[in-house]
Amino acid sequence: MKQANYPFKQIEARWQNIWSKNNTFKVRIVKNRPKYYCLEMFPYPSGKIHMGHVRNYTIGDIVARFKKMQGFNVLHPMGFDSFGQPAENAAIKNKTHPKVWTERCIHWMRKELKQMGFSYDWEREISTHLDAYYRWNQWIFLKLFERGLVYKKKEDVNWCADCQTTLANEEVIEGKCWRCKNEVIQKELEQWFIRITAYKERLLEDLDKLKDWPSQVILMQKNWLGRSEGVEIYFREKENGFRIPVFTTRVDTIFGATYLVLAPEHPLINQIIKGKPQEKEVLEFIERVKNKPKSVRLSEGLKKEGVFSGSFAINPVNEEEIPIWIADYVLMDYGTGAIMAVPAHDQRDFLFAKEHNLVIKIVIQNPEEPISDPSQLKEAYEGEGIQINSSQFDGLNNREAKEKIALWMEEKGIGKRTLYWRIKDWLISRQRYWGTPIPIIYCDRCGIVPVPEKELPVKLPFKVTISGKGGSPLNYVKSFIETRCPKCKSKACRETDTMATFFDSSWYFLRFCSPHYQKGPFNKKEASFWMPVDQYIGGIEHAVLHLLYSRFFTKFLKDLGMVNFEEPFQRLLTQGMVLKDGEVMSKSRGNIVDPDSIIKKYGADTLRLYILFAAPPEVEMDWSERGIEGAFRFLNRLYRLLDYVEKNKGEFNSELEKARHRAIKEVTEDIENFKLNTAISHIMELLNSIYQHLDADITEAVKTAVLLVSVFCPHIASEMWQRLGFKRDISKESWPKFNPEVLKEEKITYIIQINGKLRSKIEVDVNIKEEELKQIILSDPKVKKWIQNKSLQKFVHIPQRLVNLVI
RNA sequence: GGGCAAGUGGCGGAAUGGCAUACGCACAGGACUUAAAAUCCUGGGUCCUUUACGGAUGUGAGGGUUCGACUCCCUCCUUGCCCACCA
Repeated sequence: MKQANYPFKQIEARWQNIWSKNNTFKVRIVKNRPKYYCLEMFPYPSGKIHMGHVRNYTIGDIVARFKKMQGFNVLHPMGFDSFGQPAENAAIKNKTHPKVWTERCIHWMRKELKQMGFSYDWEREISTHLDAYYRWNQWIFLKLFERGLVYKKKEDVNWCADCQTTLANEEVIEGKCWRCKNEVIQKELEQWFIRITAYKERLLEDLDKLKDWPSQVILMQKNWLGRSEGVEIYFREKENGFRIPVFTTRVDTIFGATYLVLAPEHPLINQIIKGKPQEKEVLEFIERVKNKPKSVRLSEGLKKEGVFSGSFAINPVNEEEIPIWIADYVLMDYGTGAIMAVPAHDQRDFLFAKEHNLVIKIVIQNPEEPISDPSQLKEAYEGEGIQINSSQFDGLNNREAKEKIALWMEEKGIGKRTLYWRIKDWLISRQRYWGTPIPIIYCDRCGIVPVPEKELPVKLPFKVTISGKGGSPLNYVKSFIETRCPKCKSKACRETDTMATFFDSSWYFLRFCSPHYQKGPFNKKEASFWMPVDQYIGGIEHAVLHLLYSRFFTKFLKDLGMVNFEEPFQRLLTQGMVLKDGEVMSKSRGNIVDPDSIIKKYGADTLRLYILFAAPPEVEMDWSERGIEGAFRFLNRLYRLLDYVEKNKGEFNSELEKARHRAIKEVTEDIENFKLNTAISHIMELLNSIYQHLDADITEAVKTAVLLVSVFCPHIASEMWQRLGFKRDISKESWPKFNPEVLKEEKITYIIQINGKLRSKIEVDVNIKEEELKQIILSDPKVKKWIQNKSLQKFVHIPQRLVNLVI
């Protein structure tokens, strides 16, 4: 087996060397050519690339190389998202410094990426942990601050005790920390927030412009923004007349409200329970609920806990007296923290009412099965229907009633149409060391003072003790904290929290346009040339987090006059995960396939080819050792053609020429549509065809195959290209074009169906007339046999394709 | 609970409403070889039929639209993913 394999090791090393020496992939702008910015999500430098990276970056590399050969000016950069907690954790564990650890990781990762043969312009590499980069984080922060878009407030925030830091809402998944899966608790802290909510409308509206984004991502962002239209209704507490606003999207059910529910954290509770016999019970309940972790609250499902407050409220539409309850299924941080409960038409309210024996009142009649006795209800009816028990609105369709009731309530001043959003402001301060220092100074006299622009960067000090405990490590660095107030020059101290790393990655795609620019975060001219990113590629896990923040930053920078577009990423591809035996590859499962070992065994070209061939880019793929052998075999088969070309003395063969043009056509179209797996299969077909015609002149076909393969497997293609006698680097050649004339057939095979079933095939002239065709078909022995004495009822003719006889 | 996606040979997967299973893997047979490996070629959904020829059947299940459905519509089942006490 050994002697038959092509020498991938030498070939790959040799070409990587040449590319690096010649700076082959440096961006060199050719005038009058269109631009194309191809970007893959830059990695966190963990030290080793994994199969997810390989897949992500290979897809991007195909696109970048393809566009370059098609004559575009292509920007295809790479860098490292190098701030973040893992560096700190690793530092504690290995008794090293985060900077040392991170830079070592970057070194290894860069090496591995180069081994894959990706066509990055390495002169444009960026790392976010360098002050040349993060000073512009600080600059953008100051701009946000100037415009009132960043502020500090004391609030209950998400806190991960394991990571010893706060978390943004986007980083809390099912009540747990997205990184360490530890239980997230609420802690009252003074923290920095970015007013992303000021952009919520634009973030929502512009989603419609993103025609080339996966609909799933659009939907996830829509859900996250969570715009909901409804009515705020003002209930009154009976004894003291406290106003209790509730928010509902179902104002049509207002006449069916039979109790009110307040969130346990609701500020009015203390006042309405004062002196009531229930006071003690309520306080105990609240205490108990508070200590219950959110994930436990969620896992209890629909079983709702709650207590009666002892007070009553007046429903403003009919002056009905209804009890006020307190229950943990109502959340303080959504809507008004209070709801009107309509058990007949809301399933959660229904279950709660059944459990606590509360009144149920039907106000919308289900047209399918009208029930008027609430005790007959088995579940809440949440569908559409006709209003009943709703005073002057009886008889209306509930959809109509919704409008009318809202208007009527507004007239009477007992309610107001309102919009509620789910998205909250973005908490960005972290009590960790390895991040961008927040450029703020606290002065006893002047209060919160931003660091003046000309004093940037506020450098992250190197000397620090990281214990993982006791809050921000910078708190203990005296030389960092102690400073002077920029305004009054008296002694002052610096903010010791650092920025969440999602801040860093929210604008890095702009930095790549002018990575060494020193007068601003990016050169406006360069950015307006390259941006927006034409093709962005990355994992679906960033559907909300990174992609939402980046969209927000872009809109903010547009308002600053820094960029001239609203959306950063024109086209988005979310690639599927790489699995092993149907499971995610992970350390804990011990099923990780290391790209490095595959490169050693088969070479990077084989790995690139296989990872694209095994499945379409956007779906998950299962890793298979057998599959990779197949890809390796293909490359050997390709390489072997060199021998045949040298000996080649055959003549032109039109079949092979046709196969060649067909391959160009199919591969080009498939790459354009991201059908990379079938693009490869068409190259395989061309190869099969070449092997069928080894005695003919195969030179042109082999050249074409090498050109087509070059975007997938650049090393072997470069080597073969050179051995075929070409001096120029294959990546600088033009993408081959096909001639439609060659693909035109003179004869065509018609499919003959009888009653929709395939019965025969005939070969006829392309330009055959329908009458003639019909004659030929009807005299076909197989067709005759089927028709026999039955009569022909219909003759369906699809030109150039098929005929269906209905008998 | 809501939403989205998907379900096709032994496996990964392919098919603008028009030859279902391209391409690859695995398998079987042949050529080459002393032999094996490698390589090249050939074969194949399933069932019936002695083989060929041929026929029936076949894309999760059931129905519909159509001359014709993997593809479009309806109902259901299964799996995966995302969101979620969101009022």
